[in-house]
Amino acid sequence: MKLHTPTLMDVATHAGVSPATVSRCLNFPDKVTAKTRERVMATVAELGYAPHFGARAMVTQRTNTIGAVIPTMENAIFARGLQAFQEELGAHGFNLMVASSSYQRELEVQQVHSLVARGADALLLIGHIRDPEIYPFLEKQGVPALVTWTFDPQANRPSIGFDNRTAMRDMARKVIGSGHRHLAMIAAPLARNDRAQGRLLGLKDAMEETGLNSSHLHLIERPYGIENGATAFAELIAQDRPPTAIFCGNDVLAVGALRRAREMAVDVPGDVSIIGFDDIELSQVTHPMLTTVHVPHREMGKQAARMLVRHLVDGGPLESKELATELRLRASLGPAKQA
Amino acid sequence: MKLHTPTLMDVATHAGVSPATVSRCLNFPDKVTAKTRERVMATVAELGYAPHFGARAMVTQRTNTIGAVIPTMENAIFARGLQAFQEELGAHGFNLMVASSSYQRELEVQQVHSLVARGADALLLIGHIRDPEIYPFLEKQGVPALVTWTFDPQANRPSIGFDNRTAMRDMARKVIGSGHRHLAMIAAPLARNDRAQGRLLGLKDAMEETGLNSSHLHLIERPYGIENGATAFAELIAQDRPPTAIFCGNDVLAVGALRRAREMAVDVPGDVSIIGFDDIELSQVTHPMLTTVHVPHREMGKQAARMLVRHLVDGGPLESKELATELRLRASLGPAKQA
DNA sequence: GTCGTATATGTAAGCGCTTACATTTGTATA
DNA sequence: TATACAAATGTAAGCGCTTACATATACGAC
Repeated sequence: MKLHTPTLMDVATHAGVSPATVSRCLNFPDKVTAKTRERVMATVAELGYAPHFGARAMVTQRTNTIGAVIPTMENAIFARGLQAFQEELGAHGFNLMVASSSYQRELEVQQVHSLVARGADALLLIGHIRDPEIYPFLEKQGVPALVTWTFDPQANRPSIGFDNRTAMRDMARKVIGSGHRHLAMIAAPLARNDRAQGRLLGLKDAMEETGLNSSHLHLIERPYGIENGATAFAELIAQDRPPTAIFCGNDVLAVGALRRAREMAVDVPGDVSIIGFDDIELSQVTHPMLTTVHVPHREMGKQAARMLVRHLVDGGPLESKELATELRLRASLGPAKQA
Repeated sequence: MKLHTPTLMDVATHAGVSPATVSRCLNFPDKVTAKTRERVMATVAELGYAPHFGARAMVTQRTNTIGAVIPTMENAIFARGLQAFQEELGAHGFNLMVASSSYQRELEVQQVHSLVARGADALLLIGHIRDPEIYPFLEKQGVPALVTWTFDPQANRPSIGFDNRTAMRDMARKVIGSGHRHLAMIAAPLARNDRAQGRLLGLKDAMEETGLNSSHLHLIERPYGIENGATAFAELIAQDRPPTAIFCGNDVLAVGALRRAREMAVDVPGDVSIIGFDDIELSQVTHPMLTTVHVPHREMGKQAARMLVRHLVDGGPLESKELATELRLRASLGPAKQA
């Protein structure tokens, strides 16, 4: 089935030069006469030769491949960040290997091992919370890792991202400032998810600041998904004293809430305001448009790639960097309904 | 910086056995006494040893890595298909390398070379149309490729997907059956995109079948993006004799059209029906909900992974397979307005 | 105990490449 | 034209692993 794949040796023989010369043509073209180079390159093309990756990796101790373990590509925000990450890597001659953990701790450990075993030169990880075993492993393997999607001033590992907590706090201040006192939150599952936790804490921060008792916050945890946002909304609104503002852990949950509101003929923002987080495209096609926190996904991916590449190529530092978020105040947020 | 990464030899010395024994512990555990195995495995853990990928790849001529070149991850449909693809690969011990071509022919060539150079054992490609140079190259390299996202009965390369043309034809029959005679299409750019072309052809097929002159179809080409759908819609509706039904090359364009319709107070489906393609989540949160063609993205990714793995592991065949699409008739489609 | 066999372990070659070093070729200078 | 030096090319070692083959050990039957 698999024919003999051409090797560097084949090219050398064919072109009548030594293997070293072929190697030089490929890696340091100017260290070789134009004439030989042309002859060799022609042979390369003719034979359809491509250097054997493993062999090269073995001798250079480099794969020029970077791994990323993300929860899931199905969430547009990860997909978009990853796309930017890949584009930037590609521009610098690096490749991207992707694995997804489906938010499962054990699976993430497995994927990290797998990517390292596949020769990833470095890793991109999402959030700070994970099986602690991972870090010493990476250290022993000499594989640097960069955390993203979050920026935690407390964390001692380099991360590039935004501060989920203060971002949500700022949004909550705005909402409370519009007169809202009965608040609820539909959060993503909080366990082992520092982004989700940060968003909740930010909301509570703002409540406490303004004299609201944060333990009165009605909290519902639901996995990512439009349908889950819808059912959570229905639960909240069915209460005796429904909230006047519902914060959602992400836009997808918010959009679900919005849809159910329409289905139940609950007026947004007249009866209840709905607030998302992420600012994915979705949030601008709903009616009313969704108030949300804009997160610089692409910028995050791009900068993460840059820092990692610079680190691998020039030994540049891997240092934490905070990116700004912005409030996008749209029609789904209005003043609180008078009780 | 990079400390000495432990090698198999280190483990062997440390555990007081030969390198071959360590290798066997890792690859054929039952070929080794329980006692030795434990000792070796303990050393592996202690040293944080992981087999060197390149070395293994060199001797086995396998990387257990599969590459995928997709237009962009930012489109939810590719992200979703890819997620399923990756999950299935992972379940069989394979890894996924991703590269995106941004719909650019040259970039795709480059990415294919890059992935092959990185040791991809096989490739997943989107659609049939690409630089023809790619195929002989893959052949010489002995790298099998599977095309997906389309199923073309005419094509001579294995593909797993759906028939864009007949899917759109079926949808168009339905729409025409509702009395629509003035049709328009907002298509994705057609050049070098067989999916987009197929969808257009399917629409024309249905028109011809029913006695409509397909050259009367008002066609606008626009790149993927909500905003582009919106502006295209505005153009169409501003005409003297606006269409009563607008087909869109994908849901994203359709959603943009839908948004602009609301902004312009054009009633959907009262004044104009809007039809999408893909059935991404988006299409169920708009108001009115979007009529669209449901495409089995996840199934496609999953089956592609299976076929590829089976091919690599057991030498199974790489054969074309057609997956079914379904019409999802929702509120954005209504009977034609009487002129 | 001895032998034969099965099972466990060790030895060494070689996968395709890069690169330090050795050698050849080319070029400028005297 | 001879010489010195630079540039181009060749030679060979070795990266870390797997695996065919060689050797050592265990065990049961005689």
